[in-house]
Amino acid sequence: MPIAPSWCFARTGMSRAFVAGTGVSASGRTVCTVPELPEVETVRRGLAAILLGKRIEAVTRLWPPTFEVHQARIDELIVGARLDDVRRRGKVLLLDLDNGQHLVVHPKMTGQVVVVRGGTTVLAGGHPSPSMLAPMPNPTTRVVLTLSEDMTLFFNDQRKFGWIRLVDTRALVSEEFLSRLGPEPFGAAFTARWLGHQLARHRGASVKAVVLNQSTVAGVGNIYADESLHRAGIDPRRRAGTLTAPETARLHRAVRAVLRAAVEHGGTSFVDYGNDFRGRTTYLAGGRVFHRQGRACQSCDTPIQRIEVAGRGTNFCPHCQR
DNA sequence: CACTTGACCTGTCCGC
DNA sequence: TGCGGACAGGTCAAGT
Repeated sequence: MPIAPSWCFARTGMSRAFVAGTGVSASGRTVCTVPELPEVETVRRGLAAILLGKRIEAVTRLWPPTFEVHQARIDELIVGARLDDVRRRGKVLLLDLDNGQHLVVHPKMTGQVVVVRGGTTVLAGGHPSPSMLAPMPNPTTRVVLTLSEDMTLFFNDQRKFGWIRLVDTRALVSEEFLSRLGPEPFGAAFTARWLGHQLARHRGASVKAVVLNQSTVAGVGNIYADESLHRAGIDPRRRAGTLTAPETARLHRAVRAVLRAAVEHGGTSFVDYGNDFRGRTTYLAGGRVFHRQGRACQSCDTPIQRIEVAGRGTNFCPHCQR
């Protein structure tokens, strides 16, 4: 897919409640979510609001494998550069530098970004675990960007799955990871027809596996895949090739609606320490099936079931989803 | 080729 | 209380 400004989509008027983050779920248990598109988009907006124009004064790798770039290259290509833009593609962040270089940041499952200014945390987002509240750096901190104006960006990642890459503009489109991503869910390229093609191409796989496939649509992870399939009324175990055209259209609409609503409420997986931060992140899991195993489906009262589909924990309503 | 499974990690939770 | 094992999930390599 081409790199385009449409990565930064506009706000919408959707208001259906859906909150993703760490916190107390409907079942009363504390849960942590993984950064999917809405969480990364929320971080992107936060970073864009405070980082543009700042210069990178130093890069410290506390866990070098996360950002495997030689120090000489860092000194040559990163130190001294200015942050011109913050974009998103699927679940990854792109920090555009003024010298034609780009930092590509993939938080994977436990990555988080924390920005501190003058000793005060001004932004924290991504995987909303308590480590984002601990003093920086902490044992989960992998990479530190020292910025101008007394700001510091910390990339924390408890499980070390996340990565940061350095790519120049010319190589961005062919970058190993980015080049394999499918269309953005809110872009014009993601149509019901496109989804139908992908379902047909992987007709033997479960529909959930196809939705999770980043080449189908970029940014959908396990939680939003389950939410989308519930909204569309489709059983996640269905073979992709068995979906009818109306079902495909429903699924297409559901993916967009669920992600849009989640972005609208993305502020909850994101901590703005500047205002009424009281020592804990926000949190409520407002999904229809997410973490609701055994609880009544909000549409039909049937208990939500948890099974394994496509190698992932899968929550669905056996009555609503056929 | 199409699709599934396991590996990568580590904190948390559960049962013994 | 302590300990071992299962579990969580994004992505890719390896396996079927």
